Amino acid sequence: MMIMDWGLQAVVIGSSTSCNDHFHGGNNNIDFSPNLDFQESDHQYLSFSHEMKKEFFSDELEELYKPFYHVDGGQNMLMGSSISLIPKEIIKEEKREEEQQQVVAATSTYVPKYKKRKNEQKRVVLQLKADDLSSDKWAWRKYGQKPIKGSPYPRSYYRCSSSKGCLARKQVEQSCTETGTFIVTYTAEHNHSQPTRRNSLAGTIKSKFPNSKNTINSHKKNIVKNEKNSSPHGSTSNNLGFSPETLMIDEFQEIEINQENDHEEIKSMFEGSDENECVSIQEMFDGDFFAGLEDIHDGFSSSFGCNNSTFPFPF
DNA sequence: CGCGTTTGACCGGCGC
DNA sequence: GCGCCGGTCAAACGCG
Repeated sequence: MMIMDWGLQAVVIGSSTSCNDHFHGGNNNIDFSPNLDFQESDHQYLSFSHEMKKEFFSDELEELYKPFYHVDGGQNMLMGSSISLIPKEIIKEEKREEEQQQVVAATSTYVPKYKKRKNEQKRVVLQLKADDLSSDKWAWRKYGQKPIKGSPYPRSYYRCSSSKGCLARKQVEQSCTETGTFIVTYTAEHNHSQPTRRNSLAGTIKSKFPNSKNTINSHKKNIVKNEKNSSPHGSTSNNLGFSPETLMIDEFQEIEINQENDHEEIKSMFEGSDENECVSIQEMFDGDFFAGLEDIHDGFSSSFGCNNSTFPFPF
């Protein structure tokens, strides 16, 4: 079976429009459906149709990423999107990570203060549309954000907030070529069952809109700072000026422009999200929300801001 | 008070 | 050995 050639440490990307410049800078999906016109290329993503996924994804692979997707009524989240496989070079690296991880696990139970760095963590990489991010039912707490070299967008770091001892981590960054597409990397597995509800609304970003000018000015300052020093060394500060809230603003600006305040249209974007887990649509249309947007016309193409408990885009 | 984000500082892997 | 860079820590602060 073809899937075996890719290795079990396959990286699964969920998006019908897969593209990941971090890996190859290409946007050359090969759609397997409906005529199975398969061309293998190390530099192309291989994208499966729904039917093909069922056929090609082995139980083992499914088992691998099972901890990361939401199972709802027997249908998993990923099956809702098309799934792509990352080229062989990446798989090799992931496999090496897995091997090293196994070695570590077999030889030591010591848990250092700083977790093992590169090449020692099992990883699953997904590429998701913004609305797919809302399907993540785990509770995540953001613990850092860093600009990444070569990418205009910062990467946000999340850890599982449901269980103290849970080592599950999640990194989210926006695809630099596809607006609204996010590269989500899951590291380690949850050591507990999925929470029935996510955490409270405390610390939501909603309140951070009121003084949007300040926010933007701050971002501009950061951009200048970043231009002066293109190597934002050693800081999780958002030197590129893309804070979570600005992305959220950006996204809604787009909606506003395209849909002319068509509330129904926007509402539909959030269908399927747990209504308890995101800020209500009505809340979004309250004065504060769009009042904040009016001040913002700088063309930041940016990253998503989210507290999982309050907004459907966990970034 | 608990839980969230933000962000500067720090750690350590890795390439040269 | 050095510096770059990704990942994490933790203090400060906000919100419900």
